[in-house]
Amino acid sequence: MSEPRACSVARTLDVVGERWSLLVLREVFLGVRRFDLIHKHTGAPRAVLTERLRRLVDAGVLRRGEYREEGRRPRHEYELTEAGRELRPVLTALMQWGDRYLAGPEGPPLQLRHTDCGAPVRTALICEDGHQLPDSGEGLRAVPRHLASREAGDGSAPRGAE
Amino acid sequence: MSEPRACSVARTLDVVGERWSLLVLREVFLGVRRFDLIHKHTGAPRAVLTERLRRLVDAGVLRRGEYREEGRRPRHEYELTEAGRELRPVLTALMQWGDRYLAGPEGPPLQLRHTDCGAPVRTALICEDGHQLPDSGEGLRAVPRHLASREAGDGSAPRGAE
DNA sequence: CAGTATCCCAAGCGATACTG
DNA sequence: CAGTATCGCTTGGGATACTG
Repeated sequence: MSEPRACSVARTLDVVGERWSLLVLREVFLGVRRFDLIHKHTGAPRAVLTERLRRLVDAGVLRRGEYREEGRRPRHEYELTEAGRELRPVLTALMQWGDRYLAGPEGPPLQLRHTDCGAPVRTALICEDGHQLPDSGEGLRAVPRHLASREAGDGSAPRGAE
Repeated sequence: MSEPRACSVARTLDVVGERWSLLVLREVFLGVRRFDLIHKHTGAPRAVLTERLRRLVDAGVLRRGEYREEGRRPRHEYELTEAGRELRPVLTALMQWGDRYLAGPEGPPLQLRHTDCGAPVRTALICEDGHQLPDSGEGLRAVPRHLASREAGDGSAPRGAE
């Protein structure tokens, strides 16, 4: 019955493939770590937010921390695990596309800068030999695993771009 | 009442923020352009697939083509527009994360290669001065637009990573 | 092929209210 | 604060069947 393609994209989407999950991560990347603030900044319904946070914690993307300041009630916060931090390119790629195709006349609401040099940062496709590819993915080719050991130039493999 | 944050991530998710939208795009990037095959490879319900294709066309990400081979019934196909092709980094970033954190023991189902040199391709964060940042986004800082003209080093701006 | 139509159930949304 | 609970409504999901 030709079940759906086995694919890392689909598996990743099982974890972060819903609107609120990604927006929650955006907030955490921006330094917002607490329930109420995430709720306010994303607009996610509280019940759904609870659900999503639980899922992200279960998936190992977020960790639930608890801390108490002197004499205060204990508080919770959500922080990124290493796996969570590695989702950064997903967020920057989404943001970059929105900046380019959906920004209003005032331009992008947020800019990413390299702390060291202050220059704008963007997502790029690079190959291990150091070549940079265009964002459109021209020159990119997808090879099924069982053929992956072959060298370049096999015209019968599915191509990544026309 | 503190409406949700204005953000390009959210705007992009209005277009491609649902599971099936991204999986449709994965297929088109892999060269699958027809309704039934996309249906089979993604597993999306036909009605939902119709809906998503319409939305992607409306958003200018896909274009609906029609062509007829000699003496055959006309066929439809979906192809990427320029805006659609520019979503490639989003897909590669999702795939890359899944390859790393969710691949089974057999490894990633699909590998991306540079056509010219055969080397594996990946998503990276780079700054305009040519520095490459770690995927975790360390050294990355998000600056609100109204402050974006300032130079680096303003500690009061929200930081991109702890 | 490329969709529409239908059915039924699960999940999401938005608002609001309550609890430790 | 950080959630749970509840409610009414809309949308999505999966299956299956039909049409030009």
